[in-house]
Amino acid sequence: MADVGRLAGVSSSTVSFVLNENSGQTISNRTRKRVLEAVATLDYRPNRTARGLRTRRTATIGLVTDEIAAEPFAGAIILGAHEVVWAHGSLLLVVNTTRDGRTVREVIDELVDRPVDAILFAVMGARRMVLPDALKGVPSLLVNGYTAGNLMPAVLPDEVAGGRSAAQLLLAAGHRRIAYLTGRAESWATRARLRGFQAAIEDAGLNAGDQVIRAGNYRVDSGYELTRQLLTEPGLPTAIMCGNDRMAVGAYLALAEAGLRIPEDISVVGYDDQADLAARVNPPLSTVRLPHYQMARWAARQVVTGSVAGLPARTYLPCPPVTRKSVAAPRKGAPRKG
Amino acid sequence: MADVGRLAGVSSSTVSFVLNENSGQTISNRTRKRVLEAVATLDYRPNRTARGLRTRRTATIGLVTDEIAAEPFAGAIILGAHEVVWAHGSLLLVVNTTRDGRTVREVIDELVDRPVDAILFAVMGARRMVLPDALKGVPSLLVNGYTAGNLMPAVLPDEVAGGRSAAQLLLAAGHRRIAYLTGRAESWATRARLRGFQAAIEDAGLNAGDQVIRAGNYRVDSGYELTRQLLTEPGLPTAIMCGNDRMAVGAYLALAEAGLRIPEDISVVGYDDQADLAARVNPPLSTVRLPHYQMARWAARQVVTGSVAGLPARTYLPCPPVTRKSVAAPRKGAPRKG
DNA sequence: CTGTTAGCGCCTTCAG
DNA sequence: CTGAAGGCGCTAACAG
Repeated sequence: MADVGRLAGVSSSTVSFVLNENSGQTISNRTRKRVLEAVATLDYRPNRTARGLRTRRTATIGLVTDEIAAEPFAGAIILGAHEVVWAHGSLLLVVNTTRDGRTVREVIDELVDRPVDAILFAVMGARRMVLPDALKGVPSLLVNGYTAGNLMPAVLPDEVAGGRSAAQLLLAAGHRRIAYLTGRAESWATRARLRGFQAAIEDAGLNAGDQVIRAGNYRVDSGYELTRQLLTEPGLPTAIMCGNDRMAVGAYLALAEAGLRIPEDISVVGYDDQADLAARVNPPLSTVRLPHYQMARWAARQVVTGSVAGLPARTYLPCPPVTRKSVAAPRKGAPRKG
Repeated sequence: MADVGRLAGVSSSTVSFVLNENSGQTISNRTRKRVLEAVATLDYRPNRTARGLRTRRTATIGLVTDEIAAEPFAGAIILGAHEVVWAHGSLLLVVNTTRDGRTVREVIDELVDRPVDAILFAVMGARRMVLPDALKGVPSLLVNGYTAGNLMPAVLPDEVAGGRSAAQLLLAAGHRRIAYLTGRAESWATRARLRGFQAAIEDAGLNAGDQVIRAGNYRVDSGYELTRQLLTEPGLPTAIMCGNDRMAVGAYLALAEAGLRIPEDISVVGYDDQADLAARVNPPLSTVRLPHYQMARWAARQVVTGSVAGLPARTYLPCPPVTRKSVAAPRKGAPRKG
């Protein structure tokens, strides 16, 4: 920086002034031009560490995730957060946590030590989290999860409305006997989606208690097994709603084996709109999209604009239905089996 | 830090000495203990920015990815790199790039400005990369890709051996007529795997030219379509080898529709060992595992131990075969159709 | 064994 | 409109 000043024939402070336009200083156009030229010829770039030391802003946002490798949505969250943070001139320090509380605390300490300007906590399963109080002064936001006492503002998918939307995809096509193959029964999302499903059923003038509901585990195998079981029972429903797209793939497999065509013989809907899966199976799967990308963008925006202070405890983002080809009107008679 | 020194009755340098054990200084045990106590009661933690300014080491490694959201392997790479970097006391600054060269340069500049101690370039499709020379002094490593003139050491999956392993899964079971449904023809990985496939065929005393080879696109839909097409042709092979696991899922779907059982009627192998997919379909898919996690760990280790200087241009990590249930000996007669 | 001193590279009052 | 000076929090010679 001194070098730049020397080359431009000004002091280093002047260089600083032109580099940080905002500094309440006014610089003559000629000087500015000379400085900028010197910057260019020297290929000078300010050292962010030094700047951070002085300004106490590091232009760095911490993103702590759990199970980053386990879930296919981590990428969408990182991408969304990165994009808005980057547009704001900051970068993302990504750390992964196991579920173990000690690691969480260590990770947060490390982030606070840098220090980062803010912290985004991304939880992959919308679980409850307990958070160390080490993040005293650091603005923090929870993405896709919530804390016990709403200690930290959170952004979540509106899973209840999502469950409702998924059911309505089927109801609107005329289905009245729907099997809901849910995900892991313990998960927050599963319970919320189920409530949405039941609400949609009741809204349609039907009795939620009449529908068949089976608990799966969000994996392909449970969609497969549960569907096979359904096929052995009397009164096969005209449609299957799955806990997620992977379970729907399992259902596709079981249905194909049984010689049942989708959607002619039976309709299927998924959940998640998982990349490279939902849109690519045959027929393309109607589903409901999880807003990981949008949540991450939203959270990052709050954080870079410094607006986490006035945020409500929870903000819900919609899970829009996506209509593809796996839903049709139910057959008049009973579906013809294999 | 001055506060700590005051409380412990020593100077701030002494505090620094006890905090950085290594500093070539010796400290009496009594002093050390007093300092440590003061640190504890004050809950003091050194500011890494200040330390970084002084030491020119920021304990930060840049990880630049492309298409982080697009591929399911990004998580494994981030996780692997994070784990070893974290164990070494560093953190990961993750930035995403589009394919556009300008963005790449901006991203690298930003990383160099911090400065980061090293940069890991993770490419998601083993493509060639062109790299800006802005990363003058920063040790850099390429993960899952390579540069035009081997300008930067790279770690890659041994795709040729992987293709060979996948084919051998089938050959060892006795298959002699294998259809290979490849991924995108343009990709480096596709060509390498194909070479491995052909080598395995020749090694088995067969003629590679006799096998049917069709180009797909790595997505479920192409596995489905290509398999359906195969089923309309005379001389159905006894086994299908797929470009990746998603294509194998497409093959499963098409085979199930046709009433063909896996592996009784026809065997299938995938590639990637994609999480939550390969192991979960029915029957569980035999495949070959891509070593993203291992490559990331390996690369991170080189970088934190400062050993990138003496590295060969390319290091190949194995793609181990994983045997599950989708391969069996071929039927004696022609497979029985639907 | 411990304290003093001088910066790391930048920003920002305060004078001129 | 520009320059001088001080300091952000820490480390590393160098004295003592």
